[in-house]
Amino acid sequence: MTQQDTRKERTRARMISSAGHRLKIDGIDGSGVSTLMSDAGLTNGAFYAHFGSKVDLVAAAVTDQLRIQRDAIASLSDDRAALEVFIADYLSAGHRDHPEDGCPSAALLTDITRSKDVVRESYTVEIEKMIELLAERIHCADPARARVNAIGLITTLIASMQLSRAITDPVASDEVLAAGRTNCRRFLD
Amino acid sequence: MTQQDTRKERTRARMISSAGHRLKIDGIDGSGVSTLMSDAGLTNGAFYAHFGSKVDLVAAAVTDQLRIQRDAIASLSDDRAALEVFIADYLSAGHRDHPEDGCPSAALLTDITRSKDVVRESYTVEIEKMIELLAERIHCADPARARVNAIGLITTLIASMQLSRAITDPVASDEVLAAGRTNCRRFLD
DNA sequence: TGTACATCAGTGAACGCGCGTTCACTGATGTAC
DNA sequence: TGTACATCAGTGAACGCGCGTTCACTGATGTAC
Repeated sequence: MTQQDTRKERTRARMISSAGHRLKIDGIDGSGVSTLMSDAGLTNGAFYAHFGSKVDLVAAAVTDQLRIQRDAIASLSDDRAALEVFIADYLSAGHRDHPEDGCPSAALLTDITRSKDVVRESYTVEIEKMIELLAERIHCADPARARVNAIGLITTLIASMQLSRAITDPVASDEVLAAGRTNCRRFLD
Repeated sequence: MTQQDTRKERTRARMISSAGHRLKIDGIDGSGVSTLMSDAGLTNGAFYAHFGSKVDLVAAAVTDQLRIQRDAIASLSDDRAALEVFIADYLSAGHRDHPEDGCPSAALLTDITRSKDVVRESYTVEIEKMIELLAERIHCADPARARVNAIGLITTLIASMQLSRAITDPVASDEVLAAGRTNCRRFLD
């Protein structure tokens, strides 16, 4: 409405965005309120003018991150080649080495499971939309099969990335990414 | 060697085993040393007689958990039907609802990624053996394809379980498990 | 065998530290007349 | 227009708490003679 509201809204949006990056690097428990605030160019005391608790910011950041990811997929051209490029980009060394700019599910899925319901519910709503979107993009005669394939694609992407990040052997990590690219393509038809 | 050593070794083994369960429930950051010790029937002060730091116990527990899981798979009969039963058991509501008795990768993979190298290296060694074992069990003419399939099976199992645990809608959670069972079977040949 | 001493696993209180959260305050911006 | 006051976003110090870790101590068990 007024100028003050706009300023506060912009600050809030900045907190959500920078929290999305920090959470994907250090995890939920590993990201302190002071760090989240200094990432946004603020001091810790300002936090509770924007959110009731840390968990509320986490829930907002989870929703924001999944929306950004979904918008990126929605803007792809609607053909199989675009999905193959998406898979190759997702299961790339660049994505593996830069979780801060990457998939929130790959970085945070087990953290979300252990979080309070407000976080899990935010995730549930957004990932359901992601499944629907990918099921549309995977052109199958049978829509039930498209949904199963969409879930297969999402899960194989996520755990291939997680596994490639966890293991310390760089050759084995690359092998996991390469295998993931092959395996994900099986869910495109 | 002597009776004292046996006692201490048994205590240490008990710490590793109960830590495995606790870590899979509360995560690495979420499991305090005092809780890990009281789970083992001890008080916090005894911890450092057994391990140099918390991270050393975590590394030992990760190794122990993955060995137990691998031994269970190694004891299955060597045919496709046994693998299909394994997949159905893994992607079951019982496993979803009892992480403490379940797969360490599904519960801890992103925690391990953010841990110190000693934990990541323990995981790397053991998961590599798991990939080898499953590649043997998936009978393919082409051994390279068997490895790709083994990685596909492992990753699809892990993320299907993680996703089914994260989402709050029980119908959608069951759908993810059912889709995962279908999707995993694609990696058996 | 009995006694004295050494070794051991485990206890429980304490340490400094960083966490999430609270709050009195500041200084800039908006509003009233 | 200028002035006085109200509202606002943000500051920074402080709170209690649980964390990983340390350590002086206890009581049970093993060893020597």
